[in-house]
Amino acid sequence: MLNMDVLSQTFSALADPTRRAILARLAAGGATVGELAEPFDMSLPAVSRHLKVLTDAGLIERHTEAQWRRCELRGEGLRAAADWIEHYRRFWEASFDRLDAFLKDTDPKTKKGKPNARRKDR
Amino acid sequence: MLNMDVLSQTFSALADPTRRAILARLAAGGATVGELAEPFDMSLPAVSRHLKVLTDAGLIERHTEAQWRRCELRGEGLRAAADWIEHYRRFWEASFDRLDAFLKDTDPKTKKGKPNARRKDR
DNA sequence: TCCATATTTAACATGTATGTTAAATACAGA
DNA sequence: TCTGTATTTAACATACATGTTAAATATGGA
Repeated sequence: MLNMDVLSQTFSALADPTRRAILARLAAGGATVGELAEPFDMSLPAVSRHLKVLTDAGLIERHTEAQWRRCELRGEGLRAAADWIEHYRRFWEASFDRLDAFLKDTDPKTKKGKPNARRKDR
Repeated sequence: MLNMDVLSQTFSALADPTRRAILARLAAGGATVGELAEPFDMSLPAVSRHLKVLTDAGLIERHTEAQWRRCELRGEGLRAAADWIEHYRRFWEASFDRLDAFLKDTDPKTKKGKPNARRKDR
């Protein structure tokens, strides 16, 4: 998909368990195509195409070593996706307590127990 | 699809710019299907299906209000994807350090702007 | 009940994704 | 140069994704 925006291409590449497994393997160090293909019950051409998807998405790099193509993780390719998802962090980190407090604080039916100025008797 | 692992389903849902735009809109507050569809040059059934994808992925919630379906962001649905990607953080932070060192070492002008070649952006 | 509004489902078209096997390509070494 | 190993490309099959329009469903109100 050549006319795809960066985020779509990244998330799309990550949306396949085989490709995520390949990235996990590469997190432990570089590997050749054959080494990467070994654990999968899948033909070599199929793995080769997964690697092409990862390469096009900028998630791995390949350089030729004799007749092997050594693959390496390219972490930079994950940055945009990480940044995108990070913007939503507050939506899953907000504790239920905070949400609960917020609702109680804003719901007109509930008395707002905001401790205004503690009123001193005069 | 229903027999898809959670991460694949999440990343797959995020791999579409329309759906990401919908999530961005919902980050500002709940909205009905019609409201969500309005900015898109796309039929209502198409948006409805995007919402189904997001719902199935656990990224939004919908509750019926009269004849409207109000949609809300469900941040919890992003947690697993965020956790997954976070495991790789060191790989892009490390690569940034390398790039930075490389540029300082090799560029006589020592330009300050980041040389982000924006690839495949539409 | 009947109608308007909001949304989903059905039926369909089309392009993309992912797997297969067979052939092609690239390189190292005898 | 010939051969074996590593990997990719070609040709094909099939399933999924995503858009369309038309019909169906659900709710509220005259």
